[in-house]
Amino acid sequence: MAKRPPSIKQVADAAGVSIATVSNVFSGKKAVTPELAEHVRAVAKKVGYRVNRAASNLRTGRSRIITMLVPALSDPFFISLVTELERRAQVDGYDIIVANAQDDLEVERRRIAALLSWQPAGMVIVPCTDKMPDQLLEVRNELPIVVADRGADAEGFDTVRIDNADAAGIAAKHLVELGHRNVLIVASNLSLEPIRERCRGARERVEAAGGTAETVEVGPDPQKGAEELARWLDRNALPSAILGVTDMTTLSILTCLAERKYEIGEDVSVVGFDDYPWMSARRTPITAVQQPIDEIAESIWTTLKKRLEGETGAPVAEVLQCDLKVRASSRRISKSGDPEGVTESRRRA
Amino acid sequence: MAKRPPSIKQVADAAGVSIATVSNVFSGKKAVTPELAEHVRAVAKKVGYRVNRAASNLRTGRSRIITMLVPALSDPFFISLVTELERRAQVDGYDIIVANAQDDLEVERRRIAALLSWQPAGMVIVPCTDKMPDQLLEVRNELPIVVADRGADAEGFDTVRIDNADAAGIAAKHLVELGHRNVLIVASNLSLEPIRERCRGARERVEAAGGTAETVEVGPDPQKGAEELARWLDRNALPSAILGVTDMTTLSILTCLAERKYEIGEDVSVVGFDDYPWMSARRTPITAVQQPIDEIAESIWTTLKKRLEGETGAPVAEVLQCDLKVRASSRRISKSGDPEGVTESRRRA
DNA sequence: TTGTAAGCGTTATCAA
DNA sequence: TTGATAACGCTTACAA
Repeated sequence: MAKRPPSIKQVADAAGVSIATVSNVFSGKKAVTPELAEHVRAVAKKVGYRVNRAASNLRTGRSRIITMLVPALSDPFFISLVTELERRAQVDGYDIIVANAQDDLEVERRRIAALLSWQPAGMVIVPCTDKMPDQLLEVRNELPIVVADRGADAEGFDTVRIDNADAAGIAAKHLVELGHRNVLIVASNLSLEPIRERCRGARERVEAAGGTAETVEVGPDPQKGAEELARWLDRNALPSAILGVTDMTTLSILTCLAERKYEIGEDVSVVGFDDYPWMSARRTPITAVQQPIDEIAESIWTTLKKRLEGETGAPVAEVLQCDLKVRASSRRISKSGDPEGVTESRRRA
Repeated sequence: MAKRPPSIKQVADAAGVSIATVSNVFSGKKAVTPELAEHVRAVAKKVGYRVNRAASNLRTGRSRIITMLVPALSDPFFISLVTELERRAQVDGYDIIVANAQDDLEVERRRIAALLSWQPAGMVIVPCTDKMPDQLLEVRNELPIVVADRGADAEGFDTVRIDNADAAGIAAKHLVELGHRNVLIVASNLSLEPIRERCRGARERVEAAGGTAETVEVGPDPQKGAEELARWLDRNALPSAILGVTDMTTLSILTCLAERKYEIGEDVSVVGFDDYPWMSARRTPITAVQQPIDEIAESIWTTLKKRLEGETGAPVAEVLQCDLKVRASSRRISKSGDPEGVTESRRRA
């Protein structure tokens, strides 16, 4: 079981060529006579040869590895990001190694150390907090790093994020247009700048229309969030609309309202964040802010790729716009029960 | 940017010791005087040294890498599996590299080749189809492999799966007990043996009670699945109960029923597969078969670990039992609208 | 306890 | 076009 797999040398011996030739056949860096190459390939296949990346990486000093660190793998948004990024990286011949910081600064620190020891060609990180981990400040000129989704503190790094204030703002504008003046904003974690921005963007829209918007912080876990929200509702009157500013808080809202048997769209309008199949798999599908995951992944990858190809220059700070997908969960305050523009989607510049 | 990071040699020089000492400090394999070790560590930190795994792996011929291949990262079930497995592996000092076969045999083949080139210590695979990939047959005595969730063809490999016929059987039994005799079984992909087993298990239960159970195959995509199911419903009368045998088909069912404005639990009872937060975040929470993800991950990991530690012996074929989480979506056929045992959970042996 | 040196599998240089 | 050889950073006998 511990036996080493066949090496380039075994192939060379069995094929009666030098190891250099075998290497050239597999790396394709130097021309090899087609028949010889074919012969080598056949022999390699027979002995079960596979190139050893550890050895290649060591020799070249380069690896085609991109490491990625996300705060939580339980969050579908990050999963989508990983999936989309992996697909693009693969096309360009890179492999992605993902680590999970479990929303914990100490785990984050350890995982970064582990990821760096892969000698990755580049790194994509969604930090746990607003603060960039120190380790990354130290390696920032050893390898390209793209900070995604967050990064209030990522001065000098390439960043890709959405226009958070605007994203929640369009949701709030939609509610205001439907006549809502009393909106509850449900946030996961207010210590994160993007979340604060979303809350601010929404609140300002509501207040600009003469309404009131309160914010409640319920944490990232859907079940606990539902309980927290329930406690808030115990102490306060039901608002006419509730806005969740993350996918997980949207779930918290739905869980809580379901337990209380409220009729969504009827008793209270709901707007969620991120758009997943389960949001529309209901009698009253949920109006939601859609993050352009594809664009986000594309932007991260092209940014990283440019740096991998040696492009220097000032850090880029990409900011992407979100859409609102209007469905039946948000209705005119009149409570006529008449759904408005059920499948209309607002495309933004 | 292409500069090599500091090596063990730079640390040795800067600290005035030999490279062997530096190595021993970091590997901890051989004792080093505490003060010296501390000094080396300090110097290493100052020069920004990180151990190069490529070099270690090459030298030792061992890597603490477990590679994992799943058919789709869009499926929450596999995500949960990855997450749980990663946590356990990490505790034992292993890193997990995940690849996505995108439900495509050709991609699967390529990804396996890529994964093997990491020279992993072990491998966990959920094959795309019932057939074990040839490459794995070839390397089966080079490294331990655990086949998870599927593996009808995995003769001679360690396998971990659930009792599929029973899992769907308990769901069907529950429906039968509620008086349902006309059940529609919604399957993703009948070319997979575990799915066929689930259908069989459910069908047999219904038929044993003198009922009829038809099966419809709708594919793994929730949206397309909903459309496929809609076509079936166009041609057939609404059954009294619908059973989804995967998480994705459950979503298809809910999407389709929502579009037709059916009242779940009222017009038709629904039992889903796998248990996710969105299943209970609704007015009528969904009764569902719960796969014991924790036990599955635990079983995979302990099986793999034993092999990593050199344990030989006959392949193990672990089969785990599922629970049924009864909620309001499944009701007595009388249509009294009276929910039964809303939060009762049946624990199985 | 610490140091010296060989070698892991690969790529890159240089010579044939 | 092909081959011999050195070197990448690390671990591990073995020597000091």
